[in-house]
Amino acid sequence: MKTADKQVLETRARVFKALGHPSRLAIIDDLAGGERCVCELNESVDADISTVSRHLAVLKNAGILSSEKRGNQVFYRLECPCITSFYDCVEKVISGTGRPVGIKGMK
Amino acid sequence: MKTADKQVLETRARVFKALGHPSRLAIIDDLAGGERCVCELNESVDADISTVSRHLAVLKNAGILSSEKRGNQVFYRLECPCITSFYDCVEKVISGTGRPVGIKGMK
DNA sequence: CAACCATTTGCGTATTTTGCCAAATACACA
DNA sequence: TGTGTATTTGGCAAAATACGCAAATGGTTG
Repeated sequence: MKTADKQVLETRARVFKALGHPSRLAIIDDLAGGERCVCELNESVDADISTVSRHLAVLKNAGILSSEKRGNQVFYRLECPCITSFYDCVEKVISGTGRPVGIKGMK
Repeated sequence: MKTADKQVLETRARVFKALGHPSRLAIIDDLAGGERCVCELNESVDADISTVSRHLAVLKNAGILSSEKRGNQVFYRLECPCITSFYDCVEKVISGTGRPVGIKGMK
């Protein structure tokens, strides 16, 4: 793999950054089972619905989700289900640490 | 995939969060070619060496890198090269956005 | 020991992210 | 039009991150 240029690195980093929050991963987990409206997602996230809405906006603007308004509700879905394939490797990383809670230098 | 519990989500999120910075992705890119010492990495990152050192600490504490001191240098290497396999999917996400620079609600 | 090199750590500052509440908006339907 | 439901947005405060400089640490060598 060639050395990626600055632009590419920044763009990739934004996608990872969007994934770097537990509530947003919970949302993705939920959506792996199919599309959901905001109030359904709210049930699995334990945060104010306005907060959930902002998390959804972050994921959508990263290109990870898409949304569709139907009637009163807005339905979100996973745009790239391949995201969930990351977990195998991530679990491997995690199991290597023997330190499942906390990254030094980052709370 | 079963719904992941809070603990698991937090741990995963930390890994993604660690990946969510362009300099840290540059480091990973560099390490995909084999181990490097800090001063070598510093050449491809354009930041104070103390900053590079902190980025390395973040990645290491996420379980993504390991390090070994030899003489007065510290060599870092990729612990899970599978990380680089994320990029295919990430590129797919990015190409879907048609908006390569910037995620709303997140600078 | 003293001088030196590579790396990490302490600290202050600037910026970003997070999350809640309240207000605004969008839509359905009587 | 008026009411009710679903979702987003504005504003604000608290917490977390990022980064450079300077100082500390660990190791090598004269």
